[in-house]
Amino acid sequence: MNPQHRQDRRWTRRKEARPAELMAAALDLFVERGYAATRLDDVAARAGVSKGTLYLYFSSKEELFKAVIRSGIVPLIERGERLLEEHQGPAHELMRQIVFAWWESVGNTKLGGIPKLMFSECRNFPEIGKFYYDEVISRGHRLMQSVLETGMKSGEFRSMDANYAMRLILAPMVYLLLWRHSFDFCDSKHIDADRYLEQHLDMISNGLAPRSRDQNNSAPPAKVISMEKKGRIR
Amino acid sequence: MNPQHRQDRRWTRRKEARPAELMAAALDLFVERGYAATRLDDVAARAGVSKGTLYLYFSSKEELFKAVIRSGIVPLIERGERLLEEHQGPAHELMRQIVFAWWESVGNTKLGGIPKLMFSECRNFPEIGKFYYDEVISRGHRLMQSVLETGMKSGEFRSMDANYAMRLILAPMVYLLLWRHSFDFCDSKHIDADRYLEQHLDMISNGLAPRSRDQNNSAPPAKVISMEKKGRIR
DNA sequence: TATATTACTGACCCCTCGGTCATTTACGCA
DNA sequence: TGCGTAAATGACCGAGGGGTCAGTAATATA
Repeated sequence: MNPQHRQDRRWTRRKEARPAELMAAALDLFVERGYAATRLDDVAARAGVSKGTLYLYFSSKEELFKAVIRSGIVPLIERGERLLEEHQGPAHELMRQIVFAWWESVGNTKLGGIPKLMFSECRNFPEIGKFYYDEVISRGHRLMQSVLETGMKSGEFRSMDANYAMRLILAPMVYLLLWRHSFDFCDSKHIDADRYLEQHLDMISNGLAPRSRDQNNSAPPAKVISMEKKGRIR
Repeated sequence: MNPQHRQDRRWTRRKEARPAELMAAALDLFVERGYAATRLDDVAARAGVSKGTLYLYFSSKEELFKAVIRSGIVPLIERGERLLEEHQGPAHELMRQIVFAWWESVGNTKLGGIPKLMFSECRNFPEIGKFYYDEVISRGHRLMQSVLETGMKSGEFRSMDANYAMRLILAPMVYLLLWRHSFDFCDSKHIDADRYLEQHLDMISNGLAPRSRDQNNSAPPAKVISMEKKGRIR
């Protein structure tokens, strides 16, 4: 029972602590190496146990992975959903809030490796892909789409296809994550995430603003449609 | 020599045709399954030869992959670079041209699987990642950044950090590709690529348009923030 | 038709890794 | 202190796959 005693033991029983420790180790390695390339021996070793022990708590690699997602990501989505429910005030504020909260809690932590992992592996492990889509992506999409629809209803944003707009807003965010976990190591100029996100919010604020009475942006209409070939837009 | 004769043979010598056939088979399977999950036995079988033959023409899996990239993607980048050199006229036209040319030649063909593959595997195969970054990505980035800088110099676009703007413009494009090759199969509402790209061009046209009088100006992009508390958007 | 050349084959090597299970050992309890 | 339970181990299995090479058969040449 005393520490000295503990050290003599080859191992100790820690039934309660094991699952969390195994999931933490698994998160690290999944993020670092991807799903397929992660060795369960390594996960177990990092958690300070043997592979056999891992199988006492998780019935397969896939179940271990799902547990990691459930405990790591799903709560964050729920937080976002609560944010939407409780929010009062302009939609752009909520959007800004969500963007940066997402960056702080996902993008800039090791959880940021999960989306990249999912994009990478979901075709080879469709079960897992479906799971992640249902538990995380579809809810994230719904969330952002609701924000947009709120803003459109209030006239704060111009009306447009919310599904496409939602994707165009999320794309650069997720892309930043994917970049960071893939090619960033090749890239001499590292991206400053805050600046990138600010510039993104800036650009979409123009992209979302109502057209005719476009207060502060006094670019002449001719310029606004300048990238169009045939005036689809107005 | 006659067809009947051919059929009796267990195999025929086709030294010239093999490499191209192997690369074509490899492209199919790499795109379908990813780099690590592609079996060289399968590549060989699809090309109608044995694995031993594959190794007559390519010294390793990695060399085979590089050959696929070199023959499939690099020429397209070169075409883009030529487009830039030869272009006369407004930058937004060139941008539009590049976006849709890219979609037709990469996004909407099986080559579209390559970027997704590279994002997925570049951390586990850094050699390949570096190769792709040097041969394709950095050149693509340079290309788009040049378009932006041209437009800024002429006053057609407002001045902003071209490096960040370039990434924000490419992000939704590449993201579309990644989506198509990953979660699209889970998604009930399939995205219409043309519509998506049109909406993207529309949004960035507003995002890039000059503000009141800042053609050449001063304000660092990060400072001009529209979605802040103060709400430029009304 | 006979021979030399070489494109091509496919069995084999060797290592890796998800998953199993008989055995060992920590520890609560009497 | 000793015993029963169950937490933890680690050797093992078998499938899979990159890469090799001795042998085979198609074809060029004479």
